[in-house]
Amino acid sequence: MTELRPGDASLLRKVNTRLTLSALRREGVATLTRLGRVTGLSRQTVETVLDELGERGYVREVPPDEGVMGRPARRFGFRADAGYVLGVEVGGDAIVAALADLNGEVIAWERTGVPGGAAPHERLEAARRTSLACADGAGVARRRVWAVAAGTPGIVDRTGRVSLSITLPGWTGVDLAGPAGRWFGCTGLAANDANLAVLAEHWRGGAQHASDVVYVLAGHRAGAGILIGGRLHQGRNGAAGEIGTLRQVGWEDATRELVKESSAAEVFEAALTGDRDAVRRVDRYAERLAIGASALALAVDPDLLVLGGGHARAGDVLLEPLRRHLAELCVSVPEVVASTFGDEAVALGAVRLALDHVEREVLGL
Amino acid sequence: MTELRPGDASLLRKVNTRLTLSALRREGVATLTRLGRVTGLSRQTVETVLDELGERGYVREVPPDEGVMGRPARRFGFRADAGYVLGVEVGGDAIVAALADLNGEVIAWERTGVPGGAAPHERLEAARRTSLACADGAGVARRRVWAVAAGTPGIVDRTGRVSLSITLPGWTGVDLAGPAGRWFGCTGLAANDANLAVLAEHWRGGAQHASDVVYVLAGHRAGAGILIGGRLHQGRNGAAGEIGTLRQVGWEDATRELVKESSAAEVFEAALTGDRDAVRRVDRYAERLAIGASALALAVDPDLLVLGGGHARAGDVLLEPLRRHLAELCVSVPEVVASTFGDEAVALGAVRLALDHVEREVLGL
DNA sequence: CCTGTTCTGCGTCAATATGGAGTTATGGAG
DNA sequence: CTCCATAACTCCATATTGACGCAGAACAGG
Repeated sequence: MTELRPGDASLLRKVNTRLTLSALRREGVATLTRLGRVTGLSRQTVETVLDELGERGYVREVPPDEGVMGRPARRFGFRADAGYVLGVEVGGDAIVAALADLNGEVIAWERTGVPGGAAPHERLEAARRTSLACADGAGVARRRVWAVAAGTPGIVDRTGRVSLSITLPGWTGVDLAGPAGRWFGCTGLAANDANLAVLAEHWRGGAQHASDVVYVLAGHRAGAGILIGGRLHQGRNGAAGEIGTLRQVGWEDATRELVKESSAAEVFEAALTGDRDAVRRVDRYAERLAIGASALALAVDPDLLVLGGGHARAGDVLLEPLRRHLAELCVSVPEVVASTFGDEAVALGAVRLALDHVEREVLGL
Repeated sequence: MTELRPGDASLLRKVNTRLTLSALRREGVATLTRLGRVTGLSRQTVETVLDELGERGYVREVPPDEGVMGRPARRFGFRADAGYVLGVEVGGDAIVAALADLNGEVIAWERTGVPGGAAPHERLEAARRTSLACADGAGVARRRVWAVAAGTPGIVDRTGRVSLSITLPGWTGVDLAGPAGRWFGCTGLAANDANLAVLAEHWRGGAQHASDVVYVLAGHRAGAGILIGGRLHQGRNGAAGEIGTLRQVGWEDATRELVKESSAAEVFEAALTGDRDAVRRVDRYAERLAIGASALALAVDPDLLVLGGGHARAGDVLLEPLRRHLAELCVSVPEVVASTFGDEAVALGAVRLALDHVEREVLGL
């Protein structure tokens, strides 16, 4: 709901601080006059706000522009390097970490393989080492990381604990947010991998202009993430989108059937060359995906359906039959596109989640 | 997203007006001091706000309380009779209209039967007559009705047009919001019936403390409404929740099977007395419902699932097997309750929708 | 060194909110 | 009937915030 707190003068300052800061981040570097124009605030107000932000360390004055007419204007820039956030995918066979500054610019990636059968503590340790190596490699001291978010397959509750994992051995019950925070001595967050992927897609991918999005992650395992009104919808237990577990949907066996004797990539490759059996299998797989996807699409009626995960790389070979089957099943057929990202989607979404937390809690926006 | 407009002093006034007004409506009648205490605002501010609201006609001063110590306090009350809203269900075989004041207190009901095979213009005309009779009967002049909302089975797009109706002949393509507004010369709104029912349930029924709710309407036809974050989620085309159309779910035939040779009420009655065949049929029906409901529950992971519609009157005879089947199908099993309302649910939800519109647009909250 | 341009610094004004000092209206006790 | 306790009212002073306007400062170019 809407917050119902009395509004005094400090509320105005808060609102205008947020406004100014977001304008400054859009502009990169800007003069007071320019910020005043784009925000609709008076020059004076912008200056006061910027002074305060400067004292808090989020804004710095940069040397004036040269070679322009008139008195040189003071210029200000957002200190994106005032802090950092880290997003990490704790996957079935790899850990992917991304370190980003406060503008969300990723300045370092780090990736480590991890055995599919690794025990929870081994997987966590690998995630820890990968995350620390990511920060160290970029030359960022650990205390400068303000938030860490982790994504993993399985259901993650709102405290950041894996409450159910089917694919990873012993993973059920593992607390992920806690350790992630302790690695850097900051806030730790955790969420389901598909949920984070849809965040990434909405942030920087093909779903930027959609407000309701269903993201279907199709790979070794199938999962889904849902965005409602531009915000991640996780549900009471973080289980929103877990349609794959419904027997009638059959996502469980869909992948198994697809890759019976060869790798998924090979099947898609063969289908592309027109191999009858491969085409049939891809079509069958697309149909299985479509049943689950349509259940989500019928429930949510989204603006956009994004197909992600390893199998999304197959492109139209898979998208085309998926669209066809969806059109048969849905009353209101959404647009269907492939994910903009590859393996980075989950870590990138984790960065966004961490950034959301920092912007809300630390910058107080 | 969050609005990003510059905040000046008038924003404060707006915030505090909303705060004061909502407090006053909660309190019914209150003194300045009391309002100051509950809102956290100063007495002075509350007075200024109330003066302004008084001029606009929304607040009236009432005689002071007698027999209390100290100087009598001026008392104020919200003028719930400053305007009215009307909610109407345009159903398959009946029209139900409800007229409510600005507090949402329903002051008049009106109901008319309508043949299932009625042509669209006949149905609309019946709805018009019923709505006008409802207002006339309560002695409320038509110009005092500020908003009208209509609910109907089928998919209703955001312009208030029925974009797809399976149950009502010729109903597809009919504009409902437009005519509804013209009946009273005010704003007209329209939405799907299950969507409105979930609003009613969240407003005054059993879902008041839940923020994510799935409402399953089980009657002559099955439909669903979804509440996310306390707000109605309708989707891009208003088709959110239309899971029943998915063949694998089979809501289409579920009802047909249940009532093969007798009325639904009779089957439930028989099941209650232990009739083997009836129990089996109810169980089969519950399973069908559960498949669709679980698809929604898996997609949304709601706090609560409400069963409404005519069949909800059966109570535990239907709820118990529904719960059982849901528990088998869902990863995260929501609480399941029967709707608090009977036939009034949709009209009541329509009242809420109209009231939301009035509070947003007219009162400027 | 003058001129045109643009930004800065500062003073003024308006809207809103808060808090306190003193005043007023009422019920009840003597 | 008088006085007192009580609770609310009135009024004013003050603080915060933002908008606006004007004089002056800084710089480029001639």
